[in-house]
Amino acid sequence: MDNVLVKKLQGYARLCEEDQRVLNAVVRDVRTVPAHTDLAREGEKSAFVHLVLEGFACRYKFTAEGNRQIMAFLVPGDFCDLHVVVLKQMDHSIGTISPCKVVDIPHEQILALLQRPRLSLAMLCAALVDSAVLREWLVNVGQRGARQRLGHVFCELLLRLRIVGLADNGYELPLSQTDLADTIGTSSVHLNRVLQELRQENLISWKGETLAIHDIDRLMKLSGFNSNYLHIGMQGADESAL
Amino acid sequence: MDNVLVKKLQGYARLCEEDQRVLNAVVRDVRTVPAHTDLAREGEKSAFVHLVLEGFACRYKFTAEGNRQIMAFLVPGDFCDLHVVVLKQMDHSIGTISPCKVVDIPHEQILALLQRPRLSLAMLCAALVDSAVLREWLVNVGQRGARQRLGHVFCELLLRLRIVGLADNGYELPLSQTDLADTIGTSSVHLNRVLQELRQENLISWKGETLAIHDIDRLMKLSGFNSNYLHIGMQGADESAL
DNA sequence: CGAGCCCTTGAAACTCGTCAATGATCGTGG
DNA sequence: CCACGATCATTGACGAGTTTCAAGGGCTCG
Repeated sequence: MDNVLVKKLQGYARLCEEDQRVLNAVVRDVRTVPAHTDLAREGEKSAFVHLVLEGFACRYKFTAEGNRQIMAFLVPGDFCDLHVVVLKQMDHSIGTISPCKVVDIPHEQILALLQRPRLSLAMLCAALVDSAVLREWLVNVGQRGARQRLGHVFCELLLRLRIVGLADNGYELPLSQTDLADTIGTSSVHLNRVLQELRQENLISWKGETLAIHDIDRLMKLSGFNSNYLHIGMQGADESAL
Repeated sequence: MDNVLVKKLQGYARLCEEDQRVLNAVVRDVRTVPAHTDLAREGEKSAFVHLVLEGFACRYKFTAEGNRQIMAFLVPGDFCDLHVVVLKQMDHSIGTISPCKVVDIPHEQILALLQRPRLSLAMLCAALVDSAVLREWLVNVGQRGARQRLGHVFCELLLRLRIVGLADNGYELPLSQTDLADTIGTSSVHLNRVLQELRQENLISWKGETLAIHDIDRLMKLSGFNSNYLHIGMQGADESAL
């Protein structure tokens, strides 16, 4: 039974058995973290890289006025803060949204992973895709209306969660409406109204923590969603690179 | 006389003489590119990594509705598309804004640079800072009003251009108002009005291509600017890392 | 049963976008 | 040398999208 990390990284490079064994070894001391708990805080430097195995976490930052922007969702299989290996301090915070299972990985272990060419390539790809996602979010918030923005987020999560086997035509979305509002940069009041529009048009339903997408094609078209930025299914590209 | 690349990377790691020599060797065949010319296009895969030596370029993307979002400014010393070494295709485009001097660097030469530990560390840092900038832009567009957003961009460019010796209390800003509008996600009409407010409050002046910032402290405070995300002056952090 | 959190709704105010028109500047060709 | 077109900056008026304030209802959990 492969863990989500293996599942995800295999999308970027052909991992050999030993690569997979090493990855599975990293996922030993799993820790359960309650919802709404910080894994890393702006200004600090963590001794560990955090990996999410279950649940939703996020990258976020508060403005001087006290408004929160969520800058990334961290779903099972995602490294939260690979950059702490190199940078002196965090420039943003990372916190859980739902209860999570996470692994704290010491720097040396990360460096060991990077010694293996295929793993290194896969992790680099994953990091580059994270950047690509971030760019798309900027486009989303900068150029699209609230309806489109919301739909876009739903589409992206669907594809990302499918990669790790956590979605079919819907998925568990353990967010509050306020979380979503802070993601797409609207007030929670407005988010609520937009959400109801999507529901009434029979595009989605969202009860409890379960999101169902009824017409993904229409939702994608409506929100201007193009999946190319996720670089899905292009096996690591240049394997000669590293 | 050091080139801008050396100047920038020295901010991230102590480069030895040989490192600098290698970098200077990379900056050989400088090419002059007119304004408004694409260096790389969404969907393609370039054989070269592009480095800006003079002028302004940008990362951008069009939405399905034909709106443009600028996702990054590429100023002298910036690599445009290091990721093409690894990923199969571009998920966004890169184009010049003003006339530029750029270098086309073949993949092998990039890989050669990465063989040198200090250079590798410095380039990694630069890439991580690029991501940090991107995150801050998302916060900017998602959470701040147009005044703040505009001020924030002006502040950031001031600090970034100072690193490569191209700014004191102002700098050459060869952008159209439309470019700026596409950066902060407003209409050009609205941008124009906000710009005039900043001028009337004696915060800035901008004639021709020269931007002067009259009161950087007040501008930073007004726009909620905190420079920590630029990671300036923290010499590469963990030099043991790589 | 009460406290707290989240979702929902309404009304009023405001930021910002769109449309449209007028100037200003600049390079090009007649 | 001037006329022309093109690009960019500016302005006004109007409307749409969004925020804010305020209040009420439902749910969970101790």
